[in-house]
Amino acid sequence: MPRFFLTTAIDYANGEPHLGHALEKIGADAIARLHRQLGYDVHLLIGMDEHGQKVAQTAEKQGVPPQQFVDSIAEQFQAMWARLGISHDQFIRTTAPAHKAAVTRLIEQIFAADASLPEERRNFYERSYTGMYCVGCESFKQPADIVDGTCTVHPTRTLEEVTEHNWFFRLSAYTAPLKALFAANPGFLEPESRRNEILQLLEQGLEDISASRSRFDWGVPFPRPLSNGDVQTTYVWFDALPNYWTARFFPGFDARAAWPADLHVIGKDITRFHCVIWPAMLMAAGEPLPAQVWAHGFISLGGERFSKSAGVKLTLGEAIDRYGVDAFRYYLLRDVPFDADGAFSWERFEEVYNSDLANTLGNLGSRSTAMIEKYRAGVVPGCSPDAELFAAHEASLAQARAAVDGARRYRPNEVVSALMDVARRTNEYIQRTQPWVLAKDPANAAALDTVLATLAGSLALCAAWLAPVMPQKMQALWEQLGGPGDVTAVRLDQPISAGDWTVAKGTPLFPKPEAPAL
RNA sequence: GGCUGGGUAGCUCAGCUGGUGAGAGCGCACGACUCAUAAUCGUGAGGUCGAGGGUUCGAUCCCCUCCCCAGCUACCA
Repeated sequence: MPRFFLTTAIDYANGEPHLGHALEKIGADAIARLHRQLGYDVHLLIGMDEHGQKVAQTAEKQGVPPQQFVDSIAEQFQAMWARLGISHDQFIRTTAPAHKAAVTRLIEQIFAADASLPEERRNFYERSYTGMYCVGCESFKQPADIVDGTCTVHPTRTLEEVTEHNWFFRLSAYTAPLKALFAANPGFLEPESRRNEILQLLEQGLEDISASRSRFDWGVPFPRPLSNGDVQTTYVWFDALPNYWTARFFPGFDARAAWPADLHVIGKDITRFHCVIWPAMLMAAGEPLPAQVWAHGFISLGGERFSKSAGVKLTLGEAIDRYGVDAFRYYLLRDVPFDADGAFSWERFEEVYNSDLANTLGNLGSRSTAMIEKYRAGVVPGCSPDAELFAAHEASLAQARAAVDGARRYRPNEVVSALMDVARRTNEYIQRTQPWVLAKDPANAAALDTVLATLAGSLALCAAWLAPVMPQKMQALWEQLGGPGDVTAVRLDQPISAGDWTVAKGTPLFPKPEAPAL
C-alpha cells in the first residue's frame, strides 16, 4: 500500500481558530480522506506553532505563563478540529519536548555538515546585525515599513538603531541550488502563480537570514552558544518549519510519518518560508526534500480579506450551526477553488445548500429510495445498471480522481463538481425513463429493475466519493441505501455495486429550513 | 515603482498550443411531469468576451498601449 504523508501549516497560537484556519484543515482533510479511500496509507499531520515573541507578549498581556496560554489555545484548536471532523493522524505542538529535541538535532546536523566546510562556506556563522528597532513593535523594521523615520504602526515612537549579534544562516548560498530545484521540478510548488513569485525572488538573489534571537526566550534554545558565551533563542521559523520533520521522533510514530513528506498544504502567504528557507535548511542538513508544496488561496468575507477583525463578524461556530458541519465543509470545498481565493457569504451558502445539497443530491436520495420501496419492497434489483449512464458516470469519476490523484491535483472542489454532475445526470435519467410510468405495466418489470438498480448504484457512487467531504451525511445516505459498514472505508478505485441492498428511506438528509411564514 | 495573476451572461466561473453558430452551474421567465425535501426535467433569455490599436484569410484566446482588481516585493508568523 503506497504511503501518503501530508501536512498543513501549524497554526500560530496567538488567537482563536477562524475561517481561514478551517479552510486549510478542511481542504487537507478532504485530500487525506480521498487518498485513504483510494488505497493510500495516509498520515495527516497538523498542529500548533507555539513559540515566538507574539505568543509571549499575548500571554503576558493576559497575565498567564506562556505555556499555560498555549495550552489553552491548543485546546481550542483541537476542539474545533474535532467538531469539524478533521481526521488528522497526529497533532504536533512545537512546545512538546520531542519536537524541541528534534529541532536541536536538525540544527546540530547542519553544524556537523559545516565541520567539513571552509569557514566562508559554513551554513551557520555569527554576525552583527544593525537595524532600525521599534520599541512599540519590539521588532526590527525593514525600509519598506518605515515612513518619516517611524514605523507605520507606531508613528509617535522614534526608531532606534540597534545592533544585535546573532547566528546567521547562509541562505544566499542556496539561490543556485533552489533555482536548479525549480528547473528540474517545476511542480515542487503549485499553483503556478505562486511559483512565479518564488522564481522572481530567486532571480533577485537571496540574502542570509538570522537563525537566532537575543530579545526573547520563549522558544528552543539555539543549540550552540555564540563565541561570547551567550545562548540565544532559535528563530521561530527554524523552530516551526522542522515540525514536519520532527513528527516522526514522537513516541509511537513509524513509517507513516517517515521523512520526506509527500505534500505540504499551506497558505499562499507563507510560500517563501516553505519553498525557500525550508528546502535550504534541508539541503544544509543533507535531508531529502518534500515532494510538493501546495499553496491554497484565502477566503474573504464581505469583500475583505479574512482576518481577526473580520472574525468578529463571523465565528466558525455560527457558520457550522447554520446547516451543520458537513454542509459547511461542502460549501467551503465547493465554492473555494483550492488554487485561488474565494469569498464567504451567507447568501451563497444558503444558495449552495438549497440547490446542491437539498434539491439535487438530497432529493435524489429521497425519490430514489421512495421508488425502490414502493415498487420493489425496498430491495435493489440485482441486475446491471444502465450502461450508457454509467459510462458517463465513469467519465465524471475519472475527472474526480484526476483532481486529487492525477494531473489536476489537488483540487477537492473539482471532485465535488464532478460528483454533482453524477447527481444531476441521474435526476435527468429519472425524468427520461419515468419509472412511475414503467411501474404501471408489469410487462416493463425488467426495464424498471434496470432503472432502480441504476438509481441505487448512482447514489452509492455519490455517497462513497462525497464521504471525504461530508463523512456524516454520506454515512447516513449509505445506510439509507443499505450499504454495508462504514462508507469512509469504501474503496474508490474499485467497483461499487448496490445490487440486492435493502434501502430504507429515512428523514431527508438535507432538510430545508422552515420557510418563513408570510 | 518592479514583478505575478486576473478583468467572459444578474451572480460564481469554464474556455488546451487562434478557426464552422461564445459555454456551465446558480438565479430568472415560460412549459412538462408527479417518484421525490413545492423537489425534478425541458426551453429561453441574446453577454461590444475591461478599453483602444496591431498581426492574420480569421482572435475571447498572439503582440503593443492604457484602465481596474488581487497578490508578492524577505526575518510578526
